[in-house]
Amino acid sequence: MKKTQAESDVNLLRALEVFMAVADSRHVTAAAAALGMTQSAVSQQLKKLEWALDAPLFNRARRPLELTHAGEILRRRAFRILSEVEDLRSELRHVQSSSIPILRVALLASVATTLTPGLLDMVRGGLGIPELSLSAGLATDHQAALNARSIDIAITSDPQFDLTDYTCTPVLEEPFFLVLPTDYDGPTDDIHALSERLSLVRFSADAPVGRRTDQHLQRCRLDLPRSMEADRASMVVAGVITGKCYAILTPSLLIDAIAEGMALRIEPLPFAGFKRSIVAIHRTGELGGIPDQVAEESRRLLQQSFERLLPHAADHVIYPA
Amino acid sequence: MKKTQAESDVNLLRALEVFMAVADSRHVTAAAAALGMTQSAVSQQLKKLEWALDAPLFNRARRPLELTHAGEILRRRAFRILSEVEDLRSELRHVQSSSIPILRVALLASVATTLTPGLLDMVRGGLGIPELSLSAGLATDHQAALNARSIDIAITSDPQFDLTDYTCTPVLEEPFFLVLPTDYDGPTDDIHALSERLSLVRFSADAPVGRRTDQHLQRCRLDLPRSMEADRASMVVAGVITGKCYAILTPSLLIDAIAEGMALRIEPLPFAGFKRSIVAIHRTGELGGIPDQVAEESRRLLQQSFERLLPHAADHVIYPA
DNA sequence: CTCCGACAATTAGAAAGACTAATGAAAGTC
DNA sequence: GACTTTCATTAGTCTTTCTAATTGTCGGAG
Repeated sequence: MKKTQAESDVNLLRALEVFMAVADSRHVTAAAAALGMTQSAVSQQLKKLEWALDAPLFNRARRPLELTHAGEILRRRAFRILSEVEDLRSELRHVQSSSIPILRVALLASVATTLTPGLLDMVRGGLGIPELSLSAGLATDHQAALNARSIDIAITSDPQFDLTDYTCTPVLEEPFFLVLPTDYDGPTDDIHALSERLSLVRFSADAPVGRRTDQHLQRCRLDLPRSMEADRASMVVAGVITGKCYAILTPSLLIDAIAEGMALRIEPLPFAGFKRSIVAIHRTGELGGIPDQVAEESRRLLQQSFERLLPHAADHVIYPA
Repeated sequence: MKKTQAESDVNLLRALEVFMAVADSRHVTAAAAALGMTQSAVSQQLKKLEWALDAPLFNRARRPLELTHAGEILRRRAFRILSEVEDLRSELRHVQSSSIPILRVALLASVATTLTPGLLDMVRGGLGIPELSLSAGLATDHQAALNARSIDIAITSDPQFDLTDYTCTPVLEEPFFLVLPTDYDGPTDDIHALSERLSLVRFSADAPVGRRTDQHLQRCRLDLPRSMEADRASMVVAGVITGKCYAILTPSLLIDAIAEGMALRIEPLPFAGFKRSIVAIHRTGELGGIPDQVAEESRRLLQQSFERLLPHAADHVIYPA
């Protein structure tokens, strides 16, 4: 067989990897260094690719290398192709060892950082599972992930979905608090009076907590002036830090956002009983005792963090048996 | 450079083409005929692919060849990959001011917390815009949000999408660093030696940074042992804090994750030039000078944070004019 | 059960590809 | 216009991938 068909005579994947490195850095030499190969090899790969595609990819006449139109197109497509390949590799890594050598846990964004070191220690130490995959995310995503079997356990909040086939272990219940700048010296027992002086930083309605808060305020017929909305706790708290805003948050949202020495005051809400629960969910009957251990360890880690960082608020959190 | 590159060097695309032919006909010989090559070559490609993926693809014990579980998975993914490549070929063939009531800004998750107070101050003070909507999120979501006009400006990273109709202002360029526990006393200039002592905490491939890192390691033919993956920086860093892991992160990812006094060491990567850029994107011609001001303020805020929290690493960040 | 035919795995050697090192030719800098 | 930086080119080495020929194995017919 002669095999004159020169087009396929190029390792396209390798060529695309090299091309992307060059497109990223806009320098052949820099790309070569990043790839751990010589400038010559990169140059040759580029040339071969251009020849195979029959189109120039860079404008060599300018020194910070410039992508041509064809180059731009290739860049977008190459990214997708390499992503697909990456997905393939990752899926096969997880499949090829299908006997739970990896435990996949989705965490409510607000507790993710707090729980990570403890869970990693537990999984590698006590449970002897070699690999752990943690993902943060909104509570709404957790349902889909559980259904798609792309996670094994979800530590999440107020599941609004069908729990048939799933087991739900309570972790804790926490009330919402008023979060104020320390230098605020007005009333804290009347939210309207408070609103005269500060404006509310809200969670946007994309996040389930934001939605819950909005609905609660609505139920209470509170139409508060708004100045800013954000979709993560640290941003909401950052708004309060400016001194001109206040927020409504729970302890777990707070510990995700605050650092030692932040100028914050935490007060009870003027309206009582507004709280949320955190639970651990897993497919019933799978994984043996692991989910319960994870839930219990999560509870312990959170309780510990609350007492250290939020001594006042910690008392109001409820831990089920 | 010694480069033990014999390991993962398979022409994956070719291997997938061959694999698909065999999967279609369920016969090695028939596939070979269809591909215009010898049965031997096909057989060798298959063997190599199975070895590279570390999973059997066919059940050889039955004569009309039968796909294994891994084989079924590969078949689906391979189809998508080859389709993407086909699309690439086909496409390339054809080649030869302040009167806004609310400003909506999407921020790369890693810089969201850092930028929030400064942007809020700027918008309410200097620009006189009454309301600000901030959202964090993955870089991939920003494109959709811009297209859907649900945000006005995106502070994001390495946009892989079509920038026609959009203006892209560079904010900064930051290299990736090695992040280690302080008590690690082994070598930091050889990633393989390092991998003997610590295991890599990765960003999962859901996050664009994770994808970028994975692809870079792949490009360099580095197949590092993995112990944990997570999808936000604070969780990755929390893994390093346990003392048994290391990570590969940029300054902006770090400042999102670290707190004062964390036991971390930050060292340059053994391979040079792996970095990412942060840019501000907005629809061309809209919003007047606001996007540039936002970009500039973002650059200033980030630079300030880097110098305060990461004095070592800060020098390596590049701020375009 | 055994033998046979069809098919797949192996081996060795040739052709092609991918890399390094060294050199030559531009572009950008002063 | 000389100097520096950066990319292209060339030659040579090593690796990969192919063909050709051979050996090994599955599965059905007698």
